Amino acid sequence: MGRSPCCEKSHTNKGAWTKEEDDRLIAYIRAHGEGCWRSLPKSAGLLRCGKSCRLRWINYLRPDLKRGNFSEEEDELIIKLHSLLGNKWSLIAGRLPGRTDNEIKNYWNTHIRRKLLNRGIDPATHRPISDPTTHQLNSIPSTAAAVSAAGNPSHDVTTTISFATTPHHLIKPEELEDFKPVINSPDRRKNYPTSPEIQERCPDLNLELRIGPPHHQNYQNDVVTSSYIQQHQPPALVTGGRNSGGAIICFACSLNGEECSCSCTLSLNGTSGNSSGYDFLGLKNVALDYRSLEMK
DNA sequence: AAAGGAGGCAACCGCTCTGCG
DNA sequence: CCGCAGAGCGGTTGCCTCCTT
Repeated sequence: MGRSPCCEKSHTNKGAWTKEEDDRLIAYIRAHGEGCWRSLPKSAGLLRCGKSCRLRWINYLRPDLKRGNFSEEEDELIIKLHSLLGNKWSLIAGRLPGRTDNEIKNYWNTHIRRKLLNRGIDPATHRPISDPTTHQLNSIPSTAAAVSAAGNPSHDVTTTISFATTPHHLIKPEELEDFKPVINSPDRRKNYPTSPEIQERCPDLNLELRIGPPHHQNYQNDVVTSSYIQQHQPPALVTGGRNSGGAIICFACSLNGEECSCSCTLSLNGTSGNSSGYDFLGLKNVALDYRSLEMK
């Protein structure tokens, strides 16, 4: 028995949504809530595919959406998050209240790419275009590139991702914890911060993240996958540059250029060696899935 | 004023992931 | 363990609008 199509294509509308369709969808979701997208069109009296309804609601009709132009702060935050996460638009969107993954994806492709190119930065790698390593790692975002380099001891590459120019009120250490439930959450969009007002704190904080290669590993694979790591004990991901012995990846945070003193360790099976340590990307209590970092 | 081109964005498509029976 | 259904994600498409000639 084959898988049934998500909708009867011959009886569904396509293309732009009409005002009436929007009203029907809004009214139905207000009355019954989100979910059951497959059966929603029939129940709501819409001649649309369930997926289409979901997309329309998420990207356009949701009441908490922030319409309008992106601010300069949002631009910079998107650039920084993209340098960390690559084309994980849903994760990036999770850090920008009121913005959708589709909106950010479009904005990236139409505005930010050009902006970075004008700055002489390769939007795919976040490296200067003149940098020869840019071409070697072309199409691999920096995080994946660092992970890739980490698997090859012949590459002594350290990527520094600086948050110094990021408006401090837009990304804070405690906010980074929110990355945790976003990953593998049944409904990732529920992790939008509920309050759009983000207070400015720690104005002097110059938070930089350095992703460096392993010091004592000899992996042959270019890309270290979680399954690979799990087969090669110890599966430890160590944070803190001075405590990177046996590390696969070293995340060294530095404050105002000073070497970080944190000694937190994070293992890939979800246990934390030092729970008081800084929880990078909220991964303290969750396995890091490198598949989510690999770029296509 | 009209035609063609370029850019922006909403929507679609296909694939993957997850939960459940 | 396997297969199906539902949901979500990222890439791509196509239409609309604006700009240039």
